[in-house]
Amino acid sequence: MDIERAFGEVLRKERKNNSLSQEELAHFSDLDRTYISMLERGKRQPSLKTIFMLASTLNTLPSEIMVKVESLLNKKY
Amino acid sequence: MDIERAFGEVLRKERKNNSLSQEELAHFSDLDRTYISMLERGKRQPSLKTIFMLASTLNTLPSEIMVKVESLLNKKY
DNA sequence: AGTTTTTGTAGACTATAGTCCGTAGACTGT
DNA sequence: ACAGTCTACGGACTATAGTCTACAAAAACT
Repeated sequence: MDIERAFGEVLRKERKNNSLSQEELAHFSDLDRTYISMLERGKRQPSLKTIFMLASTLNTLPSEIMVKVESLLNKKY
Repeated sequence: MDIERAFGEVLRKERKNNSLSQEELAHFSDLDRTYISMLERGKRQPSLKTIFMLASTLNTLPSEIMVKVESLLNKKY
C-alpha cells in the first residue's frame, strides 16, 4: 500500500460518510471533479492546501485524515 | 497566518529540535536544501509524500505535524 | 427496458512543486 | 581579520499538481 492509495481510500470513505458525490466534494472544496476521481484512485497526491480544503468540506481535521492514512499504511496483510 | 507560513514555522521548529541543519534535513529526506529553505519561509507548500518524508526524518508523525500546523492557524492575535 | 446520476478516463493545457546551479550574507569560532 | 558553516535567494530547469472538455462505463432508480 503506497501513500497515494492510502489517501485515496481515506478520502473516498470520508466522502461517503458525508453522503457527497465526487462532484459535490469538488465544488465545495474548489477543486475539479476529475481530480477528486484521480485522488480517490491513488493517481495523484494532494498538496498541503488541498488536504486542508478537503478536510474542511468533510467536516474533519487534516490531522484526523493523516491519522487514518497512517493507520492504513501500518496495516500488514 | 496562512497555511504555508504555519507549516514553515512548524518545520523549522521540529528541525531545530532534532539539531539538524537544512542541508541535513534535505539529505535525509531526499529533498533539495534550497527547497527546505523555501518551505520554512512559507514560499512553497509540500505535497503529501513530502510531508511523510519530512516527518520520518524528524522522528514524528505526519498527523503530529498537522496538529501543530492546525493549532498555529487557530491562534488569534 | 430506459433514464438519470455518478464515476472513470483520456488528452491538452496552466500553475506550481521540487531540483540544481551559483553567489551573497549572517553567524560562530579561532 | 579570517575560515568554516549555515541560510537566503536568484534563475533556469523538469516533474507533477490541478483544470477543463468531452465521452464512455457503471450504478441506481423507475
